[in-house]
Amino acid sequence: MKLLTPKQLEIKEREDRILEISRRLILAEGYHGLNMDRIADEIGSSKGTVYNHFGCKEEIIISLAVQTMEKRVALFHRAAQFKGKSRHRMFAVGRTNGFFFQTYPDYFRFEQMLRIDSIWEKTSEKRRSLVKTCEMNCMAVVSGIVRDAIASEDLILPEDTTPEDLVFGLWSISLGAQSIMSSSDSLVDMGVQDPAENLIKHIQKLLDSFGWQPLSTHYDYSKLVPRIDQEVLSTP
Amino acid sequence: MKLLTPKQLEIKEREDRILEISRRLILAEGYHGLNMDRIADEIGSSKGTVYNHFGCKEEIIISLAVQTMEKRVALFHRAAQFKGKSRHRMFAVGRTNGFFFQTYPDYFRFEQMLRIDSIWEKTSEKRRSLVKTCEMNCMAVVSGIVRDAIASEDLILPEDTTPEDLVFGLWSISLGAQSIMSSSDSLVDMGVQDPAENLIKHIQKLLDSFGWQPLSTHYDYSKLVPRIDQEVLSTP
DNA sequence: TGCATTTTTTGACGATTAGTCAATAATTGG
DNA sequence: CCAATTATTGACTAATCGTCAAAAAATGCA
Repeated sequence: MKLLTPKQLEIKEREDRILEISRRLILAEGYHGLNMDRIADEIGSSKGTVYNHFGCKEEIIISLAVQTMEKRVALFHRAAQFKGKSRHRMFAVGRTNGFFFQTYPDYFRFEQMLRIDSIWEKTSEKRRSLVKTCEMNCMAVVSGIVRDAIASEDLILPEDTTPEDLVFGLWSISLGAQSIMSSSDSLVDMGVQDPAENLIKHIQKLLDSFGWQPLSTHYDYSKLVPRIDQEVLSTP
Repeated sequence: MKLLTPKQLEIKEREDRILEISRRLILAEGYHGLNMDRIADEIGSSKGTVYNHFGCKEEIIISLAVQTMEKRVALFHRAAQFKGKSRHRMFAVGRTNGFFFQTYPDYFRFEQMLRIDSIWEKTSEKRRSLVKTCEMNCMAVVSGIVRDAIASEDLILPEDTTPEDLVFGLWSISLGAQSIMSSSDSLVDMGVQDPAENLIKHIQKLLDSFGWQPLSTHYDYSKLVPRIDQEVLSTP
């Protein structure tokens, strides 16, 4: 642990400030609201200084996405330590994911933006590796629960399926559902009444079909929600 | 059916040409490659003329997305008419979706871009309604198969689940998986070996868990693939 | 056909904004 | 205290979106 000179501290604090302001601008006015001149104004420095911190707009976006992802990974970590059977812990992760999406729906936008090629391509290798680290940590936490389930014989995976394969399925359905929810305003007109509740049901169905004990048909997982909210999600 | 004057025909053809050029530009250089001046150059008209066709860049993107969606809906329609049991037909839709993604991975980008708020918000209500129509047609085709399954007693849905709810789950997992596949290059490092194959397996698991007959454990759906490719996907 | 009206096209123009860079200022280390 | 390094500045370039009044073309009617 190395001490920071006043100057280094100033620079670090300014970087945080740039990110805060950028988050606010994007949340208020979307991608096009992110304006380098305006950021410079708001931090009381010149544009060149902003560019000292971030080589381009996209570097700011990827940094915001990483902040978001780190927050999520931290929450997942807590959820994975929920006391109970393996499937209860997985349910806690699912609940955490849903909570995160509903509480900070806007954060989702950063990750969404990052998936646009022309944004991704402008980011530096260094920051991309941070994204990769987050993704791998996230995968490790969740697939760890799957491994625990296998170890405790709550779950027997088919030969051709790895724990990561299963997590990929959960990741897919969650990401897809959230993506549709946040961008399609015609769901209700289509006859999908409660997509968030629906997502939970589908995840449960999927886990049931792998035979992960206790099955949702034998245990009422919804009753775990208050305890999860209390132990994992409150005062994070 | 009204005949077009030569002038009207010229305008219509030019609009198609603008879309063709825009598609090429975006596929080659992403969102930022879409350049109104360049489009004007390439169609041999002035920029003002391009703006007569499309009020802003985003109107072009949404139009390209609609073209893509219409193509997909048409293919889904053919898949839904595949001869066989209801679940075979649903499998044909899944296969079609995978084929579409793998054959035209770039098309996916238009739909992805459309989900970015700052793009969506600049589009006109008129074009948005075209998107909605596509989505609703798509939903109608696929949920129609679910209804047929129920009618033929291949499937019994739980009380609290509508056919659209089930389709929402399939839509979610497909969209999510494709989104991850097209934007995360670390899947293999994470231990997910064959995500496309994985997606198919998860969809089958999900349908199995609803008890949709014949279950994938009792019937080898992969043997349908050649016939689907022949009857649905060849020479579209 | 000729002419008035409507529609379409044009491209110069204004406005915004990303990103650069040489000069200047501040900091650091000896 | 000074030389070397590092950080800041803001004017400048370049790209490009979108506008609009004038010009050109098309239309339709007497």
